[in-house]
Amino acid sequence: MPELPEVETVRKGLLQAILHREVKEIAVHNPHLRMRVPGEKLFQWVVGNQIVQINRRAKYLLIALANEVVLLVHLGMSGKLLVVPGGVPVERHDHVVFTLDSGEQLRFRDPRRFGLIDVTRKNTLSRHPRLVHLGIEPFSTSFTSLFCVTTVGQSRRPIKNTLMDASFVVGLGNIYTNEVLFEAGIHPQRETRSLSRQEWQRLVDAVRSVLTRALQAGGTTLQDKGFRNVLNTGGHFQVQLQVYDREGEKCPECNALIVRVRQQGRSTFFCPQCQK
DNA sequence: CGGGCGGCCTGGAGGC
DNA sequence: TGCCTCCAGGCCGCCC
Repeated sequence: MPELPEVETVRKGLLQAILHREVKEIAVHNPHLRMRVPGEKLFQWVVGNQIVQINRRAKYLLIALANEVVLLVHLGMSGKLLVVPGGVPVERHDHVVFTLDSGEQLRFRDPRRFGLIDVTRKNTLSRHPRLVHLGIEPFSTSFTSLFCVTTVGQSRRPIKNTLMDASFVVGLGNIYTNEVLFEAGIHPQRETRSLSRQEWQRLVDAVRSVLTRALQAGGTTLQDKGFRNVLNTGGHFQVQLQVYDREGEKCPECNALIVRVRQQGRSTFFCPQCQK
C-alpha cells in the first residue's frame, strides 16, 4: 500500500496544503497505533509551532517545526494524512487531529492502526530507533550496481526478499518489488548472490524507472479503501501494473500466463517466461 | 548473525 | 442474510 511513490505523493500534497501553517491544537482520539502516540510530548513540543519543512526518509514523513522538533509519521498499511476544512465531522478512524491556524485540520486516519506517529528533536533525528537501521534511498546517486554487489552480493536469500529488506534499500513494498523484477526480467526466487553485475544494473534502473512512473501517476490505488493523497483522492498507477494482482492474465511482453506464488508470506506475481 | 516467520489490525471478499 | 474464514502487507521482535 503506501510505498515510496505514495508517501512522496502525500509529501507533495502536504507541501501545498500545510507548509508554513502553525499547529494550534492537537486531539488524540485513539493513541493505540503500532507505537503508542506520545500525546503529552505532542502537546508540549508541537502546539504553537509553525511547520517549516516536510521531508521523507524511506516511508516516513518528517514534518519539521520552527522549534527544531520533527514529527514522524508512518502510514503503515491503511494510514492516511488528510487535510480537511474546519467543521467536517471527525470519523471513526481519525485517531489524531491537528488543527492549524488556517482553521483546516490535518487528520491521521488509519482503520488498521499499523501506522505510527512520534515526535523527536531534530538534532537526534538520524538516531531515532525507527530510522537508524534504514538502508539506502533508491534515488540516491550512491545506489548503484556496485553498491548492491558490495552490500548484499553474497546473500543466499531470494532476490525479492532482498529488495524488500529496508535495511538494504528503502521504499519498496510488495507491489513495486513485483513490478521492478518484471521490468528487469529477473525471477523473484533467484538467489541474490547469483545475480550478475549486468542484472544488478537492470534492477537498479528498473527500481528508479518503476518508482518514477508510479510517482508521476500519483501512486497506486487498487480498491475503494486503498491509498489516498491529502485531498482524499486516489492515484492511477494501478492501470500500468504489469504483473501485480494479474494472476492468470497474459504477460504484456510474451502472452504467457502470469503466475502467483507465495513467498515470504506474501503474494508474488511474475511471468515464468520473461523472468529468468 | 543472517534470515525466516508470527503477530499486530480491520474491512472486504468469498464460501456455505 | 449472516456467520465464518481468509487475505491484504509494513515492520518489529522472536527464535533458529
